[in-house]
Amino acid sequence: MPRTKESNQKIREERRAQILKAALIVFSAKGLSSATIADIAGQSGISQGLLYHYYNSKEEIFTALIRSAIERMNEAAMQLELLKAAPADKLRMAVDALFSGIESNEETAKYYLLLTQAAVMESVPAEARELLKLKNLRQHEVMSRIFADGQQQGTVHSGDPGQLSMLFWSAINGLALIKAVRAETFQIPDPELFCRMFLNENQQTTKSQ
Amino acid sequence: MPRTKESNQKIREERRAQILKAALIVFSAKGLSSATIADIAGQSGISQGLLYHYYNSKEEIFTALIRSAIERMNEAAMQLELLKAAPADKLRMAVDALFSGIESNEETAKYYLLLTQAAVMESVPAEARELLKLKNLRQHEVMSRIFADGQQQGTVHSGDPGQLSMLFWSAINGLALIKAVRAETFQIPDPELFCRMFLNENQQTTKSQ
DNA sequence: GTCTATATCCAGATAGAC
DNA sequence: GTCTATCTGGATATAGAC
Repeated sequence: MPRTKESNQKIREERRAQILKAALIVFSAKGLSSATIADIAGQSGISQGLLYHYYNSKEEIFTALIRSAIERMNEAAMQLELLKAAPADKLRMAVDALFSGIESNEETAKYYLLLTQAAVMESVPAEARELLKLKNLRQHEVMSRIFADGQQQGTVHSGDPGQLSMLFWSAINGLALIKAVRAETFQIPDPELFCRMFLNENQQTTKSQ
Repeated sequence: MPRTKESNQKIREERRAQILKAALIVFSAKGLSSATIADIAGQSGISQGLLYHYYNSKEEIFTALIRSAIERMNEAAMQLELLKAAPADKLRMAVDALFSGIESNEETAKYYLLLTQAAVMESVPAEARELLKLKNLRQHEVMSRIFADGQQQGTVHSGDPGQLSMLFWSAINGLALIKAVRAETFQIPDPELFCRMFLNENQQTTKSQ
C-alpha cells in the first residue's frame, strides 16, 4: 500500500523524538560543542544527511531539548503550587519527586546536566539561555513562597525565604550533577535528612498543626 | 650579551602565568571545546604561535588550570583539618572562607565553573578528570570527619556524615555556579543561615526564632 | 524518506622569518 | 622570544541518487 499523509506524519514525529532522545545522551556526555552531528546521527541509528532533514542545525536540536526540559519542570512547579497541603508537606513532596527523578530516571539526571551547561556556557544558543532564565525564576519563586508560608506556620527555619530557596535549588542541582557524573557509585541522600535542613526540629515526619 | 639565562627564565614564567590567567577567563566563559586557541592568545595579548611556544595544546592549558585550582583547594582543606577548633567552628570557618572566596574573588568563581566542566564533560582530558576525582575525595573526607566529630559533641545534626558532606558540597558548588553565571544580581546568602542547615538548634551564636 | 558523497569552512597545530 | 603564514584534519551542512 502506498504511503499516506498520516503515516508520513507519524514517521516524522517518531524520528524527531528518536533524534532528541539520542541527542540528550550525546549532549549530556560531551557538551554542546564537543558533541558532533555524526555522534547524534550514530546514536540515533540514522544517517547524518537524514538528521539534517529533521533539524536544521545542532543548535536547533539543543534548543529543542532545553525547551522540553523546561516544560517538564514548569509543569512540576505548577502542580506543586496548586496543591492543597501544608508548606512542610509541599517541601517533602517536592524533594521526594526531585530525588526519585534524579535517582531512578537516567534521563532526568541528564536533563540537569544539559540545563547546567545551558546556564553556564556562553557558547549556547541565545534562545536556550532566554528560556532558561524564565524557568529559574519560576522555580525560585514557587519555592520562596512555600518557605515564606512555612515560616508563618512556624515549620520552616527563619531567614530570608529567597535565600533559603537559593540554597535549596543549589543543593538540588549539585546533587543532580553528582548523580549524572557518577551514576554507579552515587548514593542519594535520605530525603528526610535533606528536608530537615530547612525545617524546624519538631516538624519531622508528621503533618503540621 | 643582552639576555641572560635568568631573565629569559623570568620571562618564561611570566608568560605562562599570563596565559593561564587569560585561559581561565576564556574557558570559564565558553567551555573547553568552544574556546579557541585564538581566543586565549587574543585575551593574553600574544600571538597564536607564541602560545604554542609555551604550551603544546589547548588541553595542556586546561589541565594546568585544573591542577592549579586543585592545589588551592587542597591547601585550604588541609589547613582546615589541622586547625584546633570545635567542629561547629570549623564548619563556620570553612563556610566563611568559601563564601568570601565565591563572593569577592572573580577568579574563584571561575575556577568552580572550570571544575564543574571538568567533572561533568566527557570530552575533558583524562588527566584533568583523574586529578579531580582525588580532590573531590579529599574534600569529602575532610568534611565528613568534621560532621562526625560534631555529632559526637552533639552540635551537628544526626544522619550519615557522608551524606551530610555530600549535601554540603552540593550546595557550595551550586552557589558558586550561580555566582559565576549571574555575578551582577547574585546575593550571597547569610553564612550563618547556611551553617544552620547542618547544626543543631541550640548551637546558634546570635539570633533565634 | 533515506542514504552516500562532497563542498566548505574553521580551528588546531607547525614552519620559518626576524 | 615573538611574529606571520601555512598546512591539515575534521565537522557542518548540502547535493543528488535511490
